[in-house]
Amino acid sequence: MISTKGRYGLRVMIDLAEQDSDKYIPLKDIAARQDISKKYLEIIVKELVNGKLLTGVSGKGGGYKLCRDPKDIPVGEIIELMEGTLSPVACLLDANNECPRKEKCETLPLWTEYEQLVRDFFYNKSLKDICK
Amino acid sequence: MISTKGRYGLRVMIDLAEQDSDKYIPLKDIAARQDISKKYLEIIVKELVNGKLLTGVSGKGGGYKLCRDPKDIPVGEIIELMEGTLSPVACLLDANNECPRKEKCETLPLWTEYEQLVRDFFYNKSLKDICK
DNA sequence: ATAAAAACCTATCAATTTACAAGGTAAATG
DNA sequence: CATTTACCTTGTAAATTGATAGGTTTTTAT
Repeated sequence: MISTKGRYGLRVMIDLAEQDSDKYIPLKDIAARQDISKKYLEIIVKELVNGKLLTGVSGKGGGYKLCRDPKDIPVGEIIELMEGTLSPVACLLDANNECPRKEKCETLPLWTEYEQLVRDFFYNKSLKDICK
Repeated sequence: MISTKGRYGLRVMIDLAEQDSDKYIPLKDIAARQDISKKYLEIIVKELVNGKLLTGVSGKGGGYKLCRDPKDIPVGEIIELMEGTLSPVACLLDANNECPRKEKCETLPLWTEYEQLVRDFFYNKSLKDICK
């Protein structure tokens, strides 16, 4: 299951993609439009900023805006950033998670193929593609 | 991420598919081969029994065996049973989870398409396909 | 200048899920 | 009838999820 972080994060990105791309949009407005707690969105937006998808400016007239054009932002990048990974199992994450059963594991090929499927699906869609 | 329940459940099914299909296989043996705590497997196996994928008989000479031929068991059925659902978001689950944003939601089509992708992937593979 | 508006920061928390462990009861067989 | 097995109930420590509370800093508009 995709967590609220992933779902809300995506909705924030869509919301911003549909606003005037020059302006900085206050989080209050996004929260109101999307009907999500502003406080909770602060956490989410922070991660989007860390992930170089958004920039924010403080002070009156401030807010957030996209770092790139929606057509250059793969949906997969958003989901992966918010969910932490797109990998279905820890064994696929990196070399740290060396599994001793790796060589003989009969499920590993399935997870590998599955990860590729998911990755292709989300990375072959841009933010612009899912906006109307 | 697929939980251990899903991963272990699948491994139990594969293990059984590779044993003599006439015999009942004691859980102790499966646990030893798969190197998973027998106690934890009890929980998992119970759900596989409830889901009509396995049958168990008590007593000496007892154990578990598959209800169907591996070629007639879609991997998706195993994963979905163990994980509770293959749906990526609650909104897609059933009519109970009526989301008020449903009509205007811009992410719903993405989740719908994603669910179908995942469902096709796992249901078009049988247990036999992933055994060697 | 200063007040307002906004991002940004730190901490806390209840509920749920995850991944088990302990210990017992019931059933079937050899 | 003893052994072996499934099956059942309960507990539980740790992590994750989905937030809330309250304050600080930054910037701009008046």
